[in-house]
Order: sequence, then C-alpha cells, then structure tokens
Amino acid sequence: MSEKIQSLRGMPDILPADAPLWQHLEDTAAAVLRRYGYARISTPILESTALFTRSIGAATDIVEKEMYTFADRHEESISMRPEGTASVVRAMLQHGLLQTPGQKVWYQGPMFRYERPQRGRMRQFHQIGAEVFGLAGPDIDAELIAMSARLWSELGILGQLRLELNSLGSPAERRQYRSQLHDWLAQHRDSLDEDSQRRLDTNPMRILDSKNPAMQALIEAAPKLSAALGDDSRRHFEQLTGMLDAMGIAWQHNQRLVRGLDYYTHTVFEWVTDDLGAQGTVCAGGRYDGLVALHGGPEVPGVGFAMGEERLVELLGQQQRDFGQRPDIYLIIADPQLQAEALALNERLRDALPGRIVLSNLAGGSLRAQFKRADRSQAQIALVLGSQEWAAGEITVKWLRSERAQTSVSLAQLADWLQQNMPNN
RNA sequence: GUGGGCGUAGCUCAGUGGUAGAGCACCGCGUUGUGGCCGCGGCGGUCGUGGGUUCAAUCCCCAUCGUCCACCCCA
Repeated sequence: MSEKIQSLRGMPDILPADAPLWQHLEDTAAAVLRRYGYARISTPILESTALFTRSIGAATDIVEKEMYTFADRHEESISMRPEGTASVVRAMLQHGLLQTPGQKVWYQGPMFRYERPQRGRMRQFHQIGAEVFGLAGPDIDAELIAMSARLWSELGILGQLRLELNSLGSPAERRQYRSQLHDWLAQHRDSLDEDSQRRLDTNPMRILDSKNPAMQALIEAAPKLSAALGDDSRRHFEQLTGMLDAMGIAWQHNQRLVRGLDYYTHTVFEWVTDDLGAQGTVCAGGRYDGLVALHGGPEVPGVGFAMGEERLVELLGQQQRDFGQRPDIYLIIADPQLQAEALALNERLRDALPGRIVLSNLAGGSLRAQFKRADRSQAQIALVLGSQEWAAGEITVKWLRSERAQTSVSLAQLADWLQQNMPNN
C-alpha cells in the first residue's frame, strides 16, 4: 500500500473554484499595465544564488534563512527566486536594454520563500510587479503609484486600502541615518525587547516598525529619518506628494516605513489593508537607484513595485461578486444513437457562435439526469436532440433561467436563431 | 525558528472507553422525452500516523506528521 502524496507545505494548489478570481485579477492588471505602456518580461524561476544575495542584502532574513538554495549537478549554487526585481535587473542588463531611458516592464509569476505558512504568507506565492529604469524624477514615482491606485479602483478594493509613503533618502543619507539611529538605540539597549536587541546590529531601521506596544514610546523618541534627509531628497519627496495630491490620491507619511530589502532609496511605499489579518501589505515598492550599478551596470536609476496575488485574491473573494463565466448552451442527447450527430451539431454551433460557451452532455444518462446536469451547469439554454427532433430536422430549445416558453427551431436555422434570441451578458 | 488552536465521510461538523452520525454534495427512483422544490433510497470513513495504558482506544497518555492563527519576516 502506497501512501498518498500531498502537496508540499506552504505550496497550495489553486483549484478551479478560485480560478475566476485569479483570472480577473491578472486580466485587470495586465490591461492597466498596458495602458501605461508597460511591456511584459518573463525571467527564470532559478537564478544564481549570488544574484539574490547581492541585491537583496546578505543580512536580510530572505537571504539568510528563507531562500530555497541548492547545488545543481555542476555544484553551482542556485536559488529559486524569492522576489522579482533582482531577476528583472539582471535580464535588462544582460540584454543591453538599459541603453534607452524610460524602459517600463512588468512580470507575473511564482516566488518562493521558506517561511512558516500563515494567512497571506505561503512558501510559493505569486506576485505581479512593475519596474521602470532610467527615470530619476518624482514624476515616475507618482505615475507608478497612480497606476496601482487605478488598479485598486478597477478591482473595487480602493476603499479598503491606504497608501503609506516615506523617503529613505540617498544611499549616503540612509547610511548616515542608520548609524545615527544605531548609536541612539544602543544607548537605550536596556529598553529594547529581545527581537530589537537582535536587530540592533543587523538591521536597526527595522526596529522602527516593531509591533511591540512596549516599544512604541521609545520609537517615538528616536531620531527621525526625515530630519536626516538632504535638500535634494526632501525636494523629491515634496514633489512626489504634490503630484499625488494633484491626482487626488490620498497618502499618509509613515516615517517608520523602511522596507525590508537593502536596495531601496528615496521613495518607498506600501498599500495596506486591515481586512487580511496580520499580513496586510498588498503591494509594496519604491526606488532603487543603486541596484543596477550594484550589478555591474551603469548608474541607471530604477523604481518599481510588487503586489501579492494571494492577498489580493482574498480581498476580491470577500466581495460577493461572481467572476465565473457561465455556459450559454447545454446540449441534451435524448437518443444515444444520435451522439455523433450531437457532437457534430455543437461543433457547428461553436463555429457560428465563437463568443458562446457550448457544452455537450457526455457519458449519457437518463433525460432526467441530463436535465439535472444542464441545470447545475448554470447554462441559459438546454437544447434537446432526440429521435423526434432529428426526424423533423428540428431541435427543442428550453430556457433554464427564465419562464420563456419551450420551442422548436429548425436545425438549419439554429445558429441564427440563437444569435438573435440569446441575451448578451 | 518560537507560541497556541485543531486533525472523524468530498465539504462543514456532532459524538462515545465496547471499532461511528448529521447537514450539504454526489448517484438512483418517484415522471419509460424535461431541471430547480419536495419525498424515498444509495454511494462514501483503516476516526491523520506510530506507539503506550486497557479485556477493549476514534475517545486516555506519549511521539510524530499535517493544518490554522499569531510572533518573526514580508507581497
């Protein structure tokens, strides 16, 4: 007796029942991205481990303990991508696509992080992301954020989200603030909780967004990041917020928003909801001006974001909308002798009505059983083909979702008749 | 990696130290050419797995795996 094999922990199947939600999200996102001039890029799931350690930061949790890393058959260390930006930068650079400024690309696909699963956090999860290269000004930051806001609005979830915004300044300013913060926190080491003491030397800025209530007073008293910004950084941020205001996009300045990845500079932002439990960030991004150079490329600035599809799908699922597409026609075969004729008839209908969903009853069954299946399929119309109809060159049309009277239509005119009589939905 | 909750039918869950039930779903019949509502019948479980206590364990104990939620981290 063999044991049943199950899917790996944290790697869920996405079942047909949820497919319409995913399809709606991905279709909507693709359409919005297209309207802003983004082209799709697809990169491999496996990359050199060094790509991620270099860009995400060797001291981050993602690289330290969450990557799926292993040696391939030639003992090269390879990793499954934990996020999308590093791969996109690599691909753009590798193919010389950064020569012209203003490249806009987007991607969609699975990412992998070895974490303990919980609501909104899986080991295999999916992101849709957008990246823009070669534009340094706040205008593209603003357009990028506006594009995300438009997507939320088209998905009907804008009201559940709030935009949090911050500036990390230039790499130099960020570095300087980091050490200033570290020194200040080190003086208060005794007031830090266990987690924060551990973070003090590895990633002191992360202490700022600690959830521990006992830490809040200390965090309030700590030196502010905004005070460490130079004139250029401050102007970038002010121009960005001015543009957001002009576009009517509400935002909040969250000085504790520091983001997890090492490569961010200047603008960082998150779209957050209270409707998903502890993992409320639905989309996050920012500017990464040093990243391309870090990978041996020219000094090309970049900015982008990534959204978590699982989290957005859950949000969409909370609204009781129906994204599924229902069949239009279900063909009932009243006489088993007519199976071949029935299949041929439906092929002709599919030729004539390309926009319609046309089902054939398969595997026989009593008329009663076939009607039951037709009803359950949610089809608008049941067609009944039996020996009586066949002899007369007709077919029976029965409306399943309305009280319209059952009728007979000649087979020769069936496609035209359906065209004229079936409502478009 | 840490803490807590939960594992009984496809799903949601009851239940008892003497090897199990409901609702929904599914199949059939009531109508030998008509679905939905209703009625009747049926299919379906090694009670997560392994060990221990006991005459006897789905129930008690231990371990293990899975799952959910939170911490951490992050989309």
